[in-house]
Amino acid sequence: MNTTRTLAMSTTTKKEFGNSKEENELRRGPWTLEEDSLLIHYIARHGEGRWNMLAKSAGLKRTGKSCRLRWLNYLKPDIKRGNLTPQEQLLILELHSKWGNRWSKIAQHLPGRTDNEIKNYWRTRVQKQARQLNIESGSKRFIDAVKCFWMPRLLQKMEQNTSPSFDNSSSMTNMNNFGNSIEASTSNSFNIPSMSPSSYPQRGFIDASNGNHLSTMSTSFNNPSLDFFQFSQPLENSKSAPNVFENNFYNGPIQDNFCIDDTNNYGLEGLNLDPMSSMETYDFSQFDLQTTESGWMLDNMANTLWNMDSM
DNA sequence: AATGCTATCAACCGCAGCTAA
DNA sequence: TTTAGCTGCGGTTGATAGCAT
Repeated sequence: MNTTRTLAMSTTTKKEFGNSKEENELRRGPWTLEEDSLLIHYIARHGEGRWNMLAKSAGLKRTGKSCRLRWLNYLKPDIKRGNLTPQEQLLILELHSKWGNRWSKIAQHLPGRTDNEIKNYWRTRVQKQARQLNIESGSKRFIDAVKCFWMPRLLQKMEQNTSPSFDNSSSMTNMNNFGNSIEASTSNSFNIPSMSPSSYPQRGFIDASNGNHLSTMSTSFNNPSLDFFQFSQPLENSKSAPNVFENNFYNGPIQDNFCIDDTNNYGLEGLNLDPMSSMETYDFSQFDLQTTESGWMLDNMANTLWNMDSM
């Protein structure tokens, strides 16, 4: 969202507040640069809080509520703007699977991101995918789809982004605002092996006919865009090291064993972000698909969720 | 170029919880 | 204990940019 658009006052708003009588009334709608300036300078001098009094004292013809919202969602210096990184998206998916629509709680674990932003992200992008899949966004099936297709993809993107050729300019310039945890994570703790999609010798798919394991590639997965859905080795030979996916794919309640350190404020450092081990160790037999529609579901989910790339 | 449609996101609304009087 | 005011949260709306036709 660009600033000019945000700060530009709509025609209706101008009309609504144009005459002198209404100038004494509370303003609504988009904030002007002058209002922003008033709010910023007042808070710089007096601090935030006591919003109703602040609004009056600062000379703003706004409700305290409006001032608070404007400050917290837009003007506060540490607000991070721009697209959510794959790391952040992954964290949102995980925390939402744990807490549901507790946006403010989720936002507390994404420094610089607001509950409003996360809520918008969820509603406009995540729920859109659910609609395209024709499934309830909060349903177990959708969560399954997200975990089986979307999260591995995000992990792969994260891996790509940490490769030497990664162009950091595409991510937020104030990524450092993420704080120490993200800096430490990207440099040390993510433990993402360097690998290219072509390094996966074997593709796999969920064989829903027996409800269990990988077989050779089905034609429905011959889409090159589905490279994220590849495996370096058969599941039978998979490593058993605990990781985020192994722990989280319906081996029990998410809150019981998901790979985020409850004692450690849910920072990204709590996630095992090794995409290789994630894909190797997931037991697809737990994926809750109806056998009769499994082919369609897999195709549909994979294709649809792949398109989340654009998100 | 004009029009319609979709996606995005800032801002608003209603409600619930908290606190001080 | 009650009540009024404040704050924060989650759901929803509306403006607008961008894309498609």
